[in-house]
Amino acid sequence: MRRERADAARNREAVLAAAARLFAERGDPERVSMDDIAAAAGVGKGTLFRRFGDRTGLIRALIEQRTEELRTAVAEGPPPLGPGAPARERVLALLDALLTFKLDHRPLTLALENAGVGSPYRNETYSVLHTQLAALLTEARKPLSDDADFLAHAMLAAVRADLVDHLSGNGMPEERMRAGLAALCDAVIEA
Amino acid sequence: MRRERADAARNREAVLAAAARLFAERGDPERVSMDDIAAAAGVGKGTLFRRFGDRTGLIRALIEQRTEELRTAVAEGPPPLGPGAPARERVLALLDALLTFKLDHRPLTLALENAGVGSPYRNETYSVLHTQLAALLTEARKPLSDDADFLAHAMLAAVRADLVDHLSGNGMPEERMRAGLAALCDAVIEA
DNA sequence: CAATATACGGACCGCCAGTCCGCTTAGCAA
DNA sequence: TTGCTAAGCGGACTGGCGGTCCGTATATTG
Repeated sequence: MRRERADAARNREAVLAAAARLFAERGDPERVSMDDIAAAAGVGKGTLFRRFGDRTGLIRALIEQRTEELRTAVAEGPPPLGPGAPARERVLALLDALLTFKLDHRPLTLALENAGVGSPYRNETYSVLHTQLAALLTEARKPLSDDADFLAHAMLAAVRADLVDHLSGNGMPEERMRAGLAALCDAVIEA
Repeated sequence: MRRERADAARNREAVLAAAARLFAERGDPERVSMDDIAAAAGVGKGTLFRRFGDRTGLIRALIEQRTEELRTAVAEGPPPLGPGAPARERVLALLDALLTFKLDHRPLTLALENAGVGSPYRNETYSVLHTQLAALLTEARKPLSDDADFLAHAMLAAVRADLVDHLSGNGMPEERMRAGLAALCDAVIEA
């Protein structure tokens, strides 16, 4: 397996950057076509599809790229998000970070989770986060931890991009969401 | 406003039935085109669009139709789902009924929640259920009930069709989901 | 039975994801 | 530097989709 050619690498970055920009600019991911992305990246359509396979592949690549920072912050960053803090604090920190991320990049995360990518659950980032969260829950609430797996899914579902978007759009202020999320964490960990 | 013409009513039912059947038959909602539905219903494409406006409208109509039974069971059926039982039992009953519904009609509910309908939150059924659930939560946990609104959203998110589908597909048995859901209810209501 | 508002249906349109293939070029070896 | 070739490039092209349009048919009413 040869090294990636320089022009290929350049184009790859250009495409990802253009896609992120377009998704962010127009609110609705459905209004961003592959042609748009190719044009904005200054690249031919063939190139784009050669790199990413299809629309889903491109969006998945975007997910990985955009969440890498978050993922490493959780895995090896400073507390309370990273290792070191007590589990229950890390749980809240993790969910809060996710909420912040989705609030800060609403249109983009909407695209990443929904844009006809089939299941939003079929990507590496989700399963990594879920595994971490489930482990933290098990640590934080020693008894009853058979349910940690499901509960972790449920808690992640509480910060899904479309839900956050819906709440935002209907006027729920950010602090209400944070408070609700904190209440959820407390509740789940107390039990 | 005149009464609906007989042929129109007949076609309306035929289209809804055909759509439900097709969504259920093929697993993936994206593999059901409007032409398919029109053909299966024995109806012209124009008729279909005249009735429902667009794809989203058709799917919304399907949602309302298919969840009516559930909605009335909650609003005026026998306990524990309907009025009469203590709030905490009704909360669990409601979520459990939703889970059952989505397990029993996986492909259809997947289509209803996801099939490019924009937000799954923009439909009457969701907001009715959310309102009910939030009220029940407020009743069941008198203090801290500022968060009832958000918590109700979170709990409904825990039984979203694509999550249930993902868990099912990855081998989580039904009882594990029910147990997890029960744990979630307990946790939220205890707090 | 006549009049007409309403509904019907399928040809048609523009758009989009994805393919194909002849052309270009980066990278390497001599 | 030069020549070779695997890799990459791009945009015309295709099939199929959601949605529209409008001439035709029919349910309903008086």
